[in-house]
Amino acid sequence: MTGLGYNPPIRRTPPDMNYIEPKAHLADLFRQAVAAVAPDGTVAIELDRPKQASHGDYACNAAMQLARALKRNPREVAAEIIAALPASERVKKVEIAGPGFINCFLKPIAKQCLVGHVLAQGGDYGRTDGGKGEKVQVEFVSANPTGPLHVGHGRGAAFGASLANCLAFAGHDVYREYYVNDAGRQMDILAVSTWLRYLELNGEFVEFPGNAYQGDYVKRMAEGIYALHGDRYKRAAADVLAGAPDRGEAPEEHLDHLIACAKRLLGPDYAYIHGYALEEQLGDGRNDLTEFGVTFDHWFSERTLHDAGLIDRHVATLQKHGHIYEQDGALWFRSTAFGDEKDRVVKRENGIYTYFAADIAYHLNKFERGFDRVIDVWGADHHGYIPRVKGALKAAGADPERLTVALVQFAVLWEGGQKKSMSTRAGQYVTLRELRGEVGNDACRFFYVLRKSDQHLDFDLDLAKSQSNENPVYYIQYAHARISRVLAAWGGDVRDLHDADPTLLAHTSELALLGRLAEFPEVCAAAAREMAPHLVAYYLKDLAADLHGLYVACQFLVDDEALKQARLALVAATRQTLANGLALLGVSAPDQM
RNA sequence: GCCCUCGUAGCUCAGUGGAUAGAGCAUCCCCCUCCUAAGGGGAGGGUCGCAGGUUCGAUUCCUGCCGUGGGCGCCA
Repeated sequence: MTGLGYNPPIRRTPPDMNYIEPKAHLADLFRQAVAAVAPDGTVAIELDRPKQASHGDYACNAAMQLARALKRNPREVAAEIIAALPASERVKKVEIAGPGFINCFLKPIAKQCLVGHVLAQGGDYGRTDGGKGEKVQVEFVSANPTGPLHVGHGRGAAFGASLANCLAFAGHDVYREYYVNDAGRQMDILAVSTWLRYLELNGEFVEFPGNAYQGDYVKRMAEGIYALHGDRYKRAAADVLAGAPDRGEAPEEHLDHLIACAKRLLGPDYAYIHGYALEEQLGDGRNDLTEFGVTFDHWFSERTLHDAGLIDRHVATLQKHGHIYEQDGALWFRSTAFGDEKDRVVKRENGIYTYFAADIAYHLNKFERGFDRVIDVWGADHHGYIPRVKGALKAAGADPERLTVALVQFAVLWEGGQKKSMSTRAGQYVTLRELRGEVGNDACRFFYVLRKSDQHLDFDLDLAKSQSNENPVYYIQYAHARISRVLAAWGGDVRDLHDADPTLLAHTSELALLGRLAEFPEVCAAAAREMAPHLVAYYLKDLAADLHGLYVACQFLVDDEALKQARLALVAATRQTLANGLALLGVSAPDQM
């Protein structure tokens, strides 16, 4: 094919270079045909991509669906539908197959013109508007700021962030929020843990409770306070322990006693210790998440609910509507009236609101802030909590259907073939920061969402540490890097490729890649609709495989200038799509590896 | 006991009311004179937990059973 036999390609003007989404186009044709064949029949037009290439590009099952209503042979109905199909320049042929499928074969041009479309869309390729600007709040992570984030939180972070990205890409107006539990007993325990360590630095030794926070970060906070304020918060150990219940027999009461003593002995200074610990841990978590590529529009403080009287107000509202009753000195929400298994306390005998009461106020507040829809990303262990929250929303006159809870199963850590026990208070766990350090942010983000969120995730540390190069994320990133290297070797401007003639793309591998690229918007929309960002991850693996296949099958930098332009345009469009998908998952798209 | 989840190849997991159920890893074989072999091609490997039901059609939906994991606090 060189020398005398070489003929320069003739640049033809294609019939219509404007990209029309093939599926939408076919659906439109079928709607018209079905309306003609069965004016009374209501049947949803479904077009699937057949697994086998011999079954065409799209298959329609409308005939089989209609056959029942019309009480006729599906293949006969199919024949009539085909006869009624309006002509289209983009359809090569349609045929009846099997029990009554209508298989559609597109003309190559219908797929080829996608290349220019992708390049023109750029970072917006894959974006859809099905969300119609609906205001959606996604609340995720929301870990207690009582210590470093661990690998379980990491999964919620990666999932929530990717989900939020997918929703935004699908046309929703997304608001990312972190609920800060800064008002409860756990924070008091952290404050006291810090203070006890601080007392040790001052020579006052109170035996450190086994159920207080054990981690070294607590000691570091104590050192920080000591460095700033010396012995200002020092109190006598004997005073702290005076009258304390036995720590062995009643550890929780013992701890509560210490908390009460700290508040009494420190007076207004207790708020400083509490605040210091809170800010340190919150800052640490924020830092950690930011490095992980996870950011929030707002960090919502639980304490503001108490301070602003929102809990009082919302509980009073429930009370006014007769959903609250008093028993044993406590206030109960009658959640059994809304499908819960038992009623729940909202205000304890000691006058303190429960976490649940704060959560009622928080969720009602979300709707008051004008969100059309609220998504909570929770650990799967909270599933029993859903009925009472939805019940409370209903009782307060809000629509529980507007709250969706996405449950994320725990990531269980394995090392040396053994499950690693995780205890936050004992300080025995692998932190998110450690995990990121071991396997890198990209592999972390990708690995976390490679599984359906409601599926248990076995995180094998040994595998992640020793064989991180086998992680599928590299396979995808490599595809991106390969394209970048080719384009760099070419040395031209990608913008000049927009006008390349895509009709030259006729190789099997090229057509396969074109078909895959066309799926991207639907995949993104499905990921948002089904709250399943793993669909994007799996799609990217398939897309990368198609690219690698083409890479081996076809040389891109060929002598034929027009063909070279066409192929470079195709791979540039592929690179764009890979980058768009990786961005949704918070994974980088490197130009070289 | 009740509620939820999952059960698909040796392992880890995708997937779908449709035609011959897929990928990675593992095993075996092959491919760099060539834009990065972190790549590609091929082989073997399955009663889609079991039993009913709905349907023209069920691995997919429903029910029951068995098994896995989790949850059932005046903790957060």
